[in-house]
Amino acid sequence: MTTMKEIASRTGVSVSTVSLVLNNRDEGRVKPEIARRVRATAHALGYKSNPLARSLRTGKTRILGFVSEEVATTPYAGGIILGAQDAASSLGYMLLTVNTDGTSNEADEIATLKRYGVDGFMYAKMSNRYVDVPDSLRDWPLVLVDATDREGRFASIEPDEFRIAYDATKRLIDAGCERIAYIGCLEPLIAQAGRLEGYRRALEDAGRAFDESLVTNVLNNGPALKAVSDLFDRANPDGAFCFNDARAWYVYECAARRGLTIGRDVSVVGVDNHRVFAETLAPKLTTVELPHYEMGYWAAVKLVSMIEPDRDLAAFERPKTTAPLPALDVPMPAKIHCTLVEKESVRGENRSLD
Amino acid sequence: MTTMKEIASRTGVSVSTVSLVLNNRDEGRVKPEIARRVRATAHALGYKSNPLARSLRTGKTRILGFVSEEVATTPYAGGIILGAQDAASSLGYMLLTVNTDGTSNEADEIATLKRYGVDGFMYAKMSNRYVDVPDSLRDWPLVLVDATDREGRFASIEPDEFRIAYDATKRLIDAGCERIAYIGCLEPLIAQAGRLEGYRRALEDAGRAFDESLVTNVLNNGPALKAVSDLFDRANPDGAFCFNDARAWYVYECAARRGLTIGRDVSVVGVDNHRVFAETLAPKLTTVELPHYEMGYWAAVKLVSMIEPDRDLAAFERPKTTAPLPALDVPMPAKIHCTLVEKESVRGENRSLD
DNA sequence: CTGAAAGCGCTAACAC
DNA sequence: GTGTTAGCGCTTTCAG
Repeated sequence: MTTMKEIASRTGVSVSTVSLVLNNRDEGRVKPEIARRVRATAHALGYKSNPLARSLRTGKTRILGFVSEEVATTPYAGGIILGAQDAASSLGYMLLTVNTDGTSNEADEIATLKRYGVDGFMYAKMSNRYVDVPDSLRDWPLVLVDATDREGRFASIEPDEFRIAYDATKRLIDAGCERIAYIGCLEPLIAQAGRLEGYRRALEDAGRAFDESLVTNVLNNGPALKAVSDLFDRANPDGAFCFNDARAWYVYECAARRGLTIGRDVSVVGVDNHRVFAETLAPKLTTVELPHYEMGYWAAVKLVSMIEPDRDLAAFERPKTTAPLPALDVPMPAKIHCTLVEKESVRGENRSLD
Repeated sequence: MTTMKEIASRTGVSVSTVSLVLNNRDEGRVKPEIARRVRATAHALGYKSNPLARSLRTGKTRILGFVSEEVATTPYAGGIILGAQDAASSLGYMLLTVNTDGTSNEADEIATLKRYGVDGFMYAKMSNRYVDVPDSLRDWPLVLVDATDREGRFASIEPDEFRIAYDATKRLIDAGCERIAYIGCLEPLIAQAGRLEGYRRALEDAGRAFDESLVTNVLNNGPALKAVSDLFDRANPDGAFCFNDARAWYVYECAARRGLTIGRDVSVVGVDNHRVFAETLAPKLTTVELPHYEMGYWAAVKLVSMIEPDRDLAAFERPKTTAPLPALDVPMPAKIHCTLVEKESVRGENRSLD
């Protein structure tokens, strides 16, 4: 590890000059020629700054704390973390991730992150929920991810459920479906309202009437299958927008029992299906991915913007798009983009991905 | 943040004494009464050491680097990371996680971890593979996780595929199955050999002959289903040990088409099924979980043992067991424990979980 | 037994 | 423009 001291002595200047140059604060303070030489030797020696030393001095670590309680239990957490890490990395930050089991050790984990000097926090849940922000986080730069602050006081990044449903439903309409079912979830998830509304509005905008008999909200297993089966009997759908893969599967099962072919007699769009489900069990299923990667990415950008208000983040206006799904033999494009909504917009306006 | 200086002045001693006491190096160096008072004020002030300052001085950060390229793409990564984090946390360490896309940025990410001063590395793959250890990691404390060093020079933590298969097959035997099929994977995975051997030996130990016609290795989709179907036609199995959930599903499908009931006519054990698969689509499936959590846990313990050879890790001999699966209505116990094998044993002997 | 002092690598006033 | 100096919080000789 080569140090500033080394560069200083080799170049014949002082450490402070080196520091100025290497932090790009030399404009009008250090003679260009000197600056050039400093940079040259720094480069020649492969100098990398020591983040620890800097942090000890500045009180800033360029580390973001990522707090979640479900990192291990859902396959989606990875997407969020990946997005957050990518953004953080581009911004010169690192991510320090902790997971809490329930709420018991949450305070401890947060305390540990503070000891390590994180500059701010991301507080993530998997699948949008109302959360109470822990007291220990209230005075810190904080962004909620895939979660909603019950008090509505903290910034959060959430999927745009309305637009997810609107787009999905519109795809089904465009594909020529006449009777599009909505297979929702009976649990009181935040996503429910937005999705149902998106479904409704897409129909409306296409001049279709909303038909109650095409809608059902179900839980799991037998009763769920029964409910979807009833819907098939009463409404004879030729398209279905499904809350998730379990619900999509009920449609597959019902179709199979009636001799209907998915992709021909019934088109199905499902949200956020497990890869294995789509690949192995559900051919012809069109998948709408929730923007996990994007949520993580934006959350990190937003958080850094809170930590460094003066920093120019123009280059980060839009996150990288999610990798496309593996090619499936689907009747409609496999990828439908989503929108992210911020409570407090990064730049004073909401923006959408396209 | 209260500092040692503060404690020193309040107690009327010097910082060095405080440091001695708070690092438990006071034995025979500091008068017990003084030590007591130091500890008392430290406690009263809620003192927490500043890891940055310590690290700057000692050159040790108590941070472990976790390098993986598939954190986001598999639902299992979380388990490994969770285990590693739990162990690290108990040992007073943190985990700094980076993910690499392919190999392009791997060197960069590793360099970044080094700059942040990690004390050692875990290099993880998802689903045991032969890997070439990057040069940049060769001179560091290193443990491979769910991966095998092609040269056999570095410690690694891997699932004990033999015992997974042995146990699973034995369960089927104990459940009364007479003709137990092995539905393997056609890809050249390290797991294949061990599992097939475990299957074979379990049969042997039960006095059964190994029957080639009960074995098939398949890829995906149509051809796979066809192969499993052929196996059903020629060998009429009443039990099946399946490499993973996709393969388990082919058995379900074949059984369904023949009017056979899973859990009565055919018992099925599958490895590492996606939760949603088991819950929604595959009732009566017995799942053998790969020990992801344990692998992460052990890897972290092993790594710390390399970093601090003198540290007493007796309390960490056995990792916590994986959380039990949610209760399923299965014909056999849902949880089958696994064994971990280390290339270089932590304490000179291999151990098994029970 | 305890304290003074040096220094890890870096930044930021403040002189010159 | 550049160097000197002080100090972030901690550990670790080395005197006393």
